[in-house]
Amino acid sequence: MVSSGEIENTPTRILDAARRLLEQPEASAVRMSDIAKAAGLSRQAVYLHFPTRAELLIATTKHIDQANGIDARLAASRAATTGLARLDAFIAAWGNYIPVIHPVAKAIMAMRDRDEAAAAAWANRMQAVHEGCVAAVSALERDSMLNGSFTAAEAADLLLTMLSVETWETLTLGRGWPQARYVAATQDMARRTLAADAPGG
Amino acid sequence: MVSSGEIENTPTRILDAARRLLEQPEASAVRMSDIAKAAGLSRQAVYLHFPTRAELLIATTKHIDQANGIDARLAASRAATTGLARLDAFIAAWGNYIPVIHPVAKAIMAMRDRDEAAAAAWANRMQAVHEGCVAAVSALERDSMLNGSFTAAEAADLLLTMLSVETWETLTLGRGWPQARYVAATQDMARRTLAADAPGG
DNA sequence: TGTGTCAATTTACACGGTGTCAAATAGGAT
DNA sequence: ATCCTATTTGACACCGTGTAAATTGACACA
Repeated sequence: MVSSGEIENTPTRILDAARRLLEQPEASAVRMSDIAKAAGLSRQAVYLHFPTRAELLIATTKHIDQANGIDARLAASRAATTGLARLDAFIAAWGNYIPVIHPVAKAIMAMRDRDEAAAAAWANRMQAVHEGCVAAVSALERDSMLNGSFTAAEAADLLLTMLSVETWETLTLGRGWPQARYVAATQDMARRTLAADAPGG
Repeated sequence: MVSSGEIENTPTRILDAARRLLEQPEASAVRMSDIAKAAGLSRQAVYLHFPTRAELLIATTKHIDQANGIDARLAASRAATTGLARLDAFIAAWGNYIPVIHPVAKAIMAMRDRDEAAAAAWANRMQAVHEGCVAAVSALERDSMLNGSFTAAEAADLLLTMLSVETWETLTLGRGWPQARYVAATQDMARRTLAADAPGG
């Protein structure tokens, strides 16, 4: 199909260029022409591979997911034996992945209002995180460690907000928290909020 | 300057039209021409009073603030005697105000990436909320009720994320929580996370 | 030596939304 | 009458997305 000595095929080159550009500040303002230039292509050639900006961004997240094996990371967090350990592991797994996808996430979130596809893609992604939250809370519940103030569904929802990209943004980028502190504090907050008795850290 | 029997001057009429339109779903997609039409003016007449869309939206938030006396509401929350009562009052005051400004807030947040003025205006607004968080945490600290896992600064930052518009959006619009439940749960979570010992509610 | 195919290129344009500008108009106030 | 101000109409520049058509270059197959 292609010549033997190639480094990367064009779609991959485009995705890498997009990822690289989005890592910079002002990420969400990246235009199709910027990506094309960075990939060494004409703007129209990019449209040849990705019909819309939304689809290109979505493909970029999947590209990053794959490169980082996020599915495996999240799956591993399910292996923890106790509910509390599992809560910590899930928070660490997702919390440490946020900085990786954040640039693209921000660009997609910025499109949500105008673009139906972008909104759906992001909702779908958050749905996956929510399922992780539900699973973590279930593990707590199985250990009879769930705080009685909240239903399991409420607990999962609260955990979801603690793990939202916006919360991460506020604490790390906005208020200058180191990533490690963000993770530790979120684990602490989640235990205190969701678990029946709440050992600190 | 103007005739005596007037109902509203034009800028106010524009702001009211903007507020009304933004209350609808798809708020952030409201165009200048939509606002003009709703105010009974030409699009250009709107630009006569508000030079850019960003400034119009910012003026709209101030308009809403004034109509709802948010400053007074937040000030009142400072009157509580104990730190815990003050925390609850602050959360209730701001938490119950979020649904009121949410439509405009969403539109401004959607502009942040492209518009410097919008970003600055929103940052400024969040700065005010953060100051409220700091004040609430200080009151806790004065009562020696602050949880030792977090510094006062960290506690204020965490409270800020609990009170973020995005968190409110996720819980109420996203996960279907009633407003009252959102406020109560946030109070509960804040007490558990920030206070030394944590009575439920 | 062609011929077909495929990726990519250039050039051009439609569309939608913001913001600018100039000339015309309407209604008081003096 | 005239002046002033607000507003209107209509046109236009700019920017970014997405579409379309004609062209080039390379490689494969016969």
